[in-house]
Amino acid sequence: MASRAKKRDAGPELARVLYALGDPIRLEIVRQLARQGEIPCLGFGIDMPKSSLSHHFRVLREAGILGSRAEGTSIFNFLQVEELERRFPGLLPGILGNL
Amino acid sequence: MASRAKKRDAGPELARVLYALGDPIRLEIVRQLARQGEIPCLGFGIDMPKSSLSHHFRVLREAGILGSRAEGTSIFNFLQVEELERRFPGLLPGILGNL
DNA sequence: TTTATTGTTCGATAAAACTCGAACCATATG
DNA sequence: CATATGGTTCGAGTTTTATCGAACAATAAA
Repeated sequence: MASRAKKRDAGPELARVLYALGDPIRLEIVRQLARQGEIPCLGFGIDMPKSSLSHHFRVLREAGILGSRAEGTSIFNFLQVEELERRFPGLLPGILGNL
Repeated sequence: MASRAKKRDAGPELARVLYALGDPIRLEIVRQLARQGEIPCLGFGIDMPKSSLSHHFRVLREAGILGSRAEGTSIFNFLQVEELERRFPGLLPGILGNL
């Protein structure tokens, strides 16, 4: 076996992404980002303490769904569209199409 | 408000489906069903007690992802492809394509 | 420098989910 | 009838997650 060392068990990685998206609040975050581009953490209009929001952003970032960019005192979040499309082709469109 | 009473918040329903799929074991179940059609509960080769397996099947069924058909003493599971496609167009293909 | 604004991180607590054995229920088969 | 097969359900124990307040850090503005 020569030309195969990658293509490993894709299950866990995909499961992690789906798990991260399997929450109404996090799905709402993704929904707004898909429509409005970049949004700072406290700009989603979600009524919830900062620490709770921060938790959800972390889950989404660690799953590779969100990226963030610091500007001033704000942290702008954005969907990592290209990277996700590369990792899981067709997945994101299939989800965003139902938001 | 006349012509709108449905089309409610699609978030929770979608989140439930994604949550159900956000687990390696359940994703493996879906993967096998996508390839082999109908499989009885104990036919997935997953090393786990029946009660634990039953739990995962319940999660998948209650999310509307799996259907089941009793035959003899067995219960055959299958993906509810059409129903899922109707509820969330393009979602299932986007996921199965990465399994 | 002081004061806001925008977050993160750290416990602690509460709620959910996973796992497992045991009991149970059909449907078969001997 | 007795026994095996294939699953579900229940209850308990364990592990994860979610939520929140409090403390902290960095940048901006007064």
